[in-house]
Amino acid sequence: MPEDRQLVCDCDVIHSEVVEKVREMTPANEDFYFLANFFKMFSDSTRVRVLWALNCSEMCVCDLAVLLNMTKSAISHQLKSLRLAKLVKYNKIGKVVYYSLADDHIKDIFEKGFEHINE
Amino acid sequence: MPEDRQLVCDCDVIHSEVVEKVREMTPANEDFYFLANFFKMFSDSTRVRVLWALNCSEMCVCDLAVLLNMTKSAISHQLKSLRLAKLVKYNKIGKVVYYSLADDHIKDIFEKGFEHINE
DNA sequence: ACAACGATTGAACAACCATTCAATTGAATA
DNA sequence: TATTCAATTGAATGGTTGTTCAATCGTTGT
Repeated sequence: MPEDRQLVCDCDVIHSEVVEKVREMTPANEDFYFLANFFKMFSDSTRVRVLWALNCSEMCVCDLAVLLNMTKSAISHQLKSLRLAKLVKYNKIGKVVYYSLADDHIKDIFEKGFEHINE
Repeated sequence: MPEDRQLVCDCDVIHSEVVEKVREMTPANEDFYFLANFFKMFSDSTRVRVLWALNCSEMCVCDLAVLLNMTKSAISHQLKSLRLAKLVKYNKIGKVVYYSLADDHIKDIFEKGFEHINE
């Protein structure tokens, strides 16, 4: 694809065989978009602390606000993102909404993350 | 800490025992800051595609630019972030800089991510 | 020394995002 | 039914970030 190349890159491809090989084994761009969106949920320290807390125990919005020293509103906004990403689920009992993790892989992901930063 | 509570939350703590229990088993805020910073590297689709490509094969900047259909400059900027996060390392041979993954956990993290989105 | 070329850099711009604030919803209770 | 309270919502704001563009660096070959 010489035309493509010239559109985006003003140099020769050093290893076009490598590029083609990698291109073949690469998922669709859409998959990477979803993947990035999933990891985006772990890319903010507030959200990570919420996920950690819920990994320890089911909690309501007010519990989380006190634990993390933030407003209920800020927590609720983040919980909405986590809900849309299907990382948390909720259970409303009376006026209180209890949140918990919806995905089993989250603990594994925390482990891998801490393995990296402990080096 | 009743004072703390009133500063950030205008409601009673529903389960203060739970909050205290979770607080005890929670790492320092600083750790979560680093953790979020680590996952931030996976939260952009360009960076994720770069990491995926380097997981397949060592590549130079120009290879990556052609593969991902982006400018060398954009790729180089992202590679700098990945370098600072110690996720990639490089090897300069002549004018060409070859990048490769610096962390063994990356493949595991991809796996966990794809496990989540395939549901 | 100079030209060619892969790669990096910094400034600028637009798009995105986390938090705040004020208002509102929905459920329980008096 | 009116009040209370946990939670949610939307608009506004300040800060962050990804890409572009132009200029520059560093290495090779002439």
